[in-house]
Amino acid sequence: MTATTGPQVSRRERLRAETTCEIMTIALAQMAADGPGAISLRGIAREMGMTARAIYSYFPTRADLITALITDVSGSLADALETARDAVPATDPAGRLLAWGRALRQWALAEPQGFRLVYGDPVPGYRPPSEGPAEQAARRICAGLNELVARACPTPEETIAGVEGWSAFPDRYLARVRTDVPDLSPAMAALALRVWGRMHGLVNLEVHGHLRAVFTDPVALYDAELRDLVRTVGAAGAG
Amino acid sequence: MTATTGPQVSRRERLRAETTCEIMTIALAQMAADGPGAISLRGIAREMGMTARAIYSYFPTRADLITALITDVSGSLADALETARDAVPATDPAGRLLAWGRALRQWALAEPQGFRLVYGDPVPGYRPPSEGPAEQAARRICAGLNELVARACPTPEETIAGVEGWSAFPDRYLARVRTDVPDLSPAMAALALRVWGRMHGLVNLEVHGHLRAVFTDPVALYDAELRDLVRTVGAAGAG
DNA sequence: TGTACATCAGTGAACGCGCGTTCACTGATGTAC
DNA sequence: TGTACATCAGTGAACGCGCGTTCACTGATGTAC
Repeated sequence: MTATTGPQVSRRERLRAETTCEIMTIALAQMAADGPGAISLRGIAREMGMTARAIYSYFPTRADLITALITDVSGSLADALETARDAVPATDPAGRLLAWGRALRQWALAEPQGFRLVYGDPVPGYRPPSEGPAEQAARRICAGLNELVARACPTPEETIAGVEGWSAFPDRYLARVRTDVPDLSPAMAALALRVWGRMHGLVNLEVHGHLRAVFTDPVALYDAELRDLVRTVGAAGAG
Repeated sequence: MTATTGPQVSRRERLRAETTCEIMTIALAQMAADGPGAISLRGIAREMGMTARAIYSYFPTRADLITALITDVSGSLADALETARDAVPATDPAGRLLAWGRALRQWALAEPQGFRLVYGDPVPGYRPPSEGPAEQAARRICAGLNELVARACPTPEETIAGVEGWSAFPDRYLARVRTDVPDLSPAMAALALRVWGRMHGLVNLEVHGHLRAVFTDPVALYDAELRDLVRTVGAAGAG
């Protein structure tokens, strides 16, 4: 949980930021324990040894707390992915894609509550403010993956079965994608979605505990999948 | 929602079965509308024009209702998958795997509430009775996929990267798998998990609405993924 | 350095709500003679 | 065919609970002179 503080912080400001941060951390823990619906201002206050009323000087409403949570969490995911990618030199695009995929799983397992918040069922009784607080981070993640896939693919112009052109993409998404990764072809964008799906599938199963009962070494499974995935991307257009 | 009725049904028994069925249907609709935590006996009663008390002659407790829901829903998924598979002759194992995968997506989109109930976040405040009500159906689904993958793979004995033997599988799962599909190799079992993950990934993203904003033709995307998946299975051991 | 005032984090009681569950009951439907 | 009784679906009021949110407040921390 990151607490944004300016350079000149007074004692009061620092305490305030710490308390804000503690509220958000406890909220995430509540979600981890009993699902997204279990986030409760009264419960947070109880855990902090405060009155429920006190929370209202930090977040005017339950919905505002959840908005802040989603924004913070998806930002941290985007950061983690970009950091992992940039740790591998740009001259090794396949390695960058691998690193990105591994970072996705690691982040999801380290913060399963966060993963659920971003990709799972919506929080009951919560409607995000128009456009959604996670839009910016989602865009970063999406653009990042699109670019990685495009770089890792040797023949990015060719057509992939089922996707003949940009017509299969909604206008809003199309405009965004072209801004972020100008030289992306439709086939590559579609391939990126499939790559996303493959990573998401195993990670999601593992986060929800469906893999644990069935396989003791999910790292190996996921890594085998990632390697096959990178191979698929490397061969795209030829298949 | 299936209502199990014997051959000799009295008027009373029939009405009872219908009411039971209506309760479960409304519960699923509640879940679809506001998440799994929104299943509420009072809400169901309200919708049916009954007193909340009346529900208690059908389900002794909220938890029993949810158990019934999960059992019913996962059974219907297993049925759908097996029916789709058996519509393709056993002489075409790749075709059977394709049909199974398509049926998974179709079922999930037809009953997104059910998909979430089985594979998504657990219902808050609900702990399944030991062993879990969906165990039997999960076993059917798992065995079905294992067998399909084994049949569709030309060299089922070979080793797949990262999985050297049965040691990576928990004992309980191992025993079950060997009962259901005796001639399955560890490599095939691991491959089946990866296949499951690939199908699950795109389906899950679509069910949660992450694909809709981004791609107008999810059928084509999923089908391309399935075809590549079948190709991967067909080439397993060689890679 | 000391005093007067403003800021503001947190208190504690109360509101109206929907929930699961329990109580003692009513009245219609079916069954036995 | 008619009567007496058993079954049982559903009523309606009440319980205790936790929730988000609002009210009028207190008392400690910081600031200006």
